[in-house]
Amino acid sequence: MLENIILGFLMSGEKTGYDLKQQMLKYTSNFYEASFGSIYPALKRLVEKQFVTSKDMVERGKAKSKYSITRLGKKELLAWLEEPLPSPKTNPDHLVKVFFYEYLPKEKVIENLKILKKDVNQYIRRFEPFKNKAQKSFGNYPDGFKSSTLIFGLNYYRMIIEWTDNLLEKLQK
Amino acid sequence: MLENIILGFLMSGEKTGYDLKQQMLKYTSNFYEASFGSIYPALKRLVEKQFVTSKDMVERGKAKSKYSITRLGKKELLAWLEEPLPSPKTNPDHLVKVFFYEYLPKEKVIENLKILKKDVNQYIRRFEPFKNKAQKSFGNYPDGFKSSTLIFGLNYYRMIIEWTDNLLEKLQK
DNA sequence: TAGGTCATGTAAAGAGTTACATGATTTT
DNA sequence: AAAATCATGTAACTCTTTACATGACCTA
Repeated sequence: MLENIILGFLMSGEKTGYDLKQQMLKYTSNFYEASFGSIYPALKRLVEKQFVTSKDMVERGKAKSKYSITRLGKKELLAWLEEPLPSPKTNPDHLVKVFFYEYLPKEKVIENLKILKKDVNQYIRRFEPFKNKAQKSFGNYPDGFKSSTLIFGLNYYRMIIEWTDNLLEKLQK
Repeated sequence: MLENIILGFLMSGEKTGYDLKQQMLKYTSNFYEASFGSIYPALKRLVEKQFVTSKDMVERGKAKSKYSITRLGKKELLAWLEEPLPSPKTNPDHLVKVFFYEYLPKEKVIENLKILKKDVNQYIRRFEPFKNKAQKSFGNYPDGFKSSTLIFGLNYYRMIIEWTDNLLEKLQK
């Protein structure tokens, strides 16, 4: 997974391990993020497999290793992208707890659901400014597919708010 | 995570490792499932921690180990449930690929999105019969919280269909 | 000059899956 | 008689995070 994502990011030009982390934070953090402890070893493996090449350099006094995708790496990425999409599992950790909420006192349940709502609303507020840009100018978000992942996130969070409201309503009457 | 989920399932009576797997398949498979390779070791750890007790027996010629939650285990479960809910991350693997779909030929993109739609629609059809039961009689689904996780799944899948349709529409004009 | 950011990397630990190994009972 | 299901468990492996270790440059 991570290896393929790195290949994807390298399609738009050479990057360092640090750059990759930044890009994930900026563009994919609502559905994917990796730590340095996984990024650097992944880059090493990709070099071994000849999917990327590395180039050591010093820029503004800082030692860097810039990685570029190879022909072989592009082939690999394409093969991965071509495969059918995995069925989206819901997976969110919060459901696992809610599933057992019959064992938690009602007041505590309501409290926790309200905190969740607040939390999710904060996410939405953080993403909303990007959304307009994404839909019209494609300014910050380079293309339609990338912005579609952002819109997905937004729709998802809105759905959670509705669902939480619904639960709260049922609980309070 | 798994340990707490097991404790949750044991609240409704003693169960074997095999039973637990069945329950997950039936009730939580749209957001959580574990393999035997993780369930049995988890039960062992829970016994060590004195959160559950085990009882070996032979039933219909089959050697079984039935596990029960202890007072200490119940305390542990409650403490876990009381904590604030984790912020739901979107996480679905399919977004990771769509993010890089600019590199895949348009026809292939459309093809894959259509397959995804078909796939998700099958999920919905599988869940829909449970939904009515869940909303009214609480028959199969023991309580409101458990059915709310099912409704969450359904809403989620519906959202994906809408989102996919939207993308397809944009692509085809 | 202190704190933040840029930059790379390793070691240990965690949490899980897959594959294997075994064997009885139940259904077809 | 074969295949499916019930039932338990281990070993190897994978993928990842957290914490640590190091050090330079940039900004207030």
